[in-house]
Amino acid sequence: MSVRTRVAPSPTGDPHVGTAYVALFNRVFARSQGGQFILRVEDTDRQRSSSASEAAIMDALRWVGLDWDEGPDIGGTFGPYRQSERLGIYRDHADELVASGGAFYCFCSKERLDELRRRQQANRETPRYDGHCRNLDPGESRDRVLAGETHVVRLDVPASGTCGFSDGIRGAIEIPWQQVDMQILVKSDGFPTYHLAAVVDDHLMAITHILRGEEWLSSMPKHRLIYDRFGWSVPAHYHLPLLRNADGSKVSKRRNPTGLNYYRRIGYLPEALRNYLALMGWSMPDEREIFDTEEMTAAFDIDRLTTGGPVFDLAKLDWLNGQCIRSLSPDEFMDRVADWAINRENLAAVAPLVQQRTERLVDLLPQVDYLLGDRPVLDASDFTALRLDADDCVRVLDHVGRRLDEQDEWDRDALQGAIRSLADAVGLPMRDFLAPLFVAVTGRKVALPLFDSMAYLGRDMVRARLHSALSALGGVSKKAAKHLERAYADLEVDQA
RNA sequence: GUCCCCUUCGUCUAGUGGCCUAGGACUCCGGGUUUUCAUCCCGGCAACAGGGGUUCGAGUCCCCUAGGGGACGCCA
Repeated sequence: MSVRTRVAPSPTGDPHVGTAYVALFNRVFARSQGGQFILRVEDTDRQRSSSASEAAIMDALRWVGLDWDEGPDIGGTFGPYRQSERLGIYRDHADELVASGGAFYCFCSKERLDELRRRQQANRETPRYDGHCRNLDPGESRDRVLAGETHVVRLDVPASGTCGFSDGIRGAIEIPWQQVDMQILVKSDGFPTYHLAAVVDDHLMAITHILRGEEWLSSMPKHRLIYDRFGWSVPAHYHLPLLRNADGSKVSKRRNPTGLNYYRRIGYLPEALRNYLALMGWSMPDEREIFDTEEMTAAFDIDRLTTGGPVFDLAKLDWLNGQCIRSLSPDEFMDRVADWAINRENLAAVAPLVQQRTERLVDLLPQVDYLLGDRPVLDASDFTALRLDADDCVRVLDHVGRRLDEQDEWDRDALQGAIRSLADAVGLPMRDFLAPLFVAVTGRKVALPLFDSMAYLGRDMVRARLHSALSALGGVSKKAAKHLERAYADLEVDQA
């Protein structure tokens, strides 16, 4: 049987380095075995999924050089590859599970569930569904569902004993069933949750090896149960260590640039990024550290995966990237530079702004350098001439960051609207409110229009610049951050 | 809080009982090449979390402790 692996991102945000990391190992492993690597889009969260995000993720993955053999855009024999197009499949499987007693209908209200959770937490128990609807008469439950009553489908979980399973990296693991919740498999909107959809799809798509993040380790018992209930064989599982921030926590956008587009914009080469990611939890048998993905594939040994969570630290990536750039031929180097930013497509975004401000073509460069460069180097004095004091600058930058994280659309007008409503809520005139933001984003007192600049720079870069401006202002302590978070939550921002 | 996972230089790692007075890489520091800078070269600092076992012998196996992380959502 041919080895088949997959990466299954959820299109709910910007392309993430973690996705590229997992995709790399899945792809390399599949290729090393002569198998296939599949892209599956897990868009079962109706509220948060967007086709824009899906497109951005596919684009970014292709940029890193991690393309797929089957996927929503190119099809394949196991399609469709977008979970929202497979709803009937999940429904049928859920029905089968209910019919065989492996799952049950649940009619509990959100209120009851909240209350239950509160009580369990107060008693220092692991929050877990209490089985209320599990004891309902199956016939009666079916009638209620048929009558159109709102319901979910829950997985029936053994009351005692332990679930044993094996992880390819860590070996045998046992988790008591008591710790496992009666997971919702089908939500009240009829969409499946990850647990049902992933297992069903992995089986139907003939996935043989699942390499995924360690965060899934504790839901393994649920997945095991579903495989067993269907009588399916369980694919080999390898839980990859989680990429970490410098403080050891799971890598997050607040502390690190986690967006692939940041790396793309800054001028990291895809091959350098792949090389770096390959070093996170894996090593070449001969300990070589500079290698391309073909060499990695040729030498790949899945048993060389390690267990500790590697810190995603950019110093080594920078060095690796330098090595890659210097090893390019002069022609290749020129091509890369042209592809990077000084190309027609990028120029198209700024040219209209710049043209009006240009008398001689040389004037162009100083006008756009801050758009092309990394974060501007700032210190506290850059903010002193403003009408707001340092504390207010911090407040503005912090709140803008939070507001922007909630912002889906990323064009000039949308950004302007979002920030105007924020300024109104804070009660500051736009003029004053914008000043620190202008400095943070552009690094200057004079630059191209702010919202155009932000639109061009993109979410990841703007976030990075806000973050570094905050550091320049002395940083935000944990306590201050909490305070700011509360202050922000208390604001009544007009969401229009 | 409960459960699970993890723990070698600051960071990424090698190490699968003797080849380890623990090796490599990045960072940092020092020196050299370069009329500058960068590259490049040479050198240096720096770790087996702690405690018990098992063994002739433990970074490597077992146990305990500590620390870190993850999960505990009608998110994935």
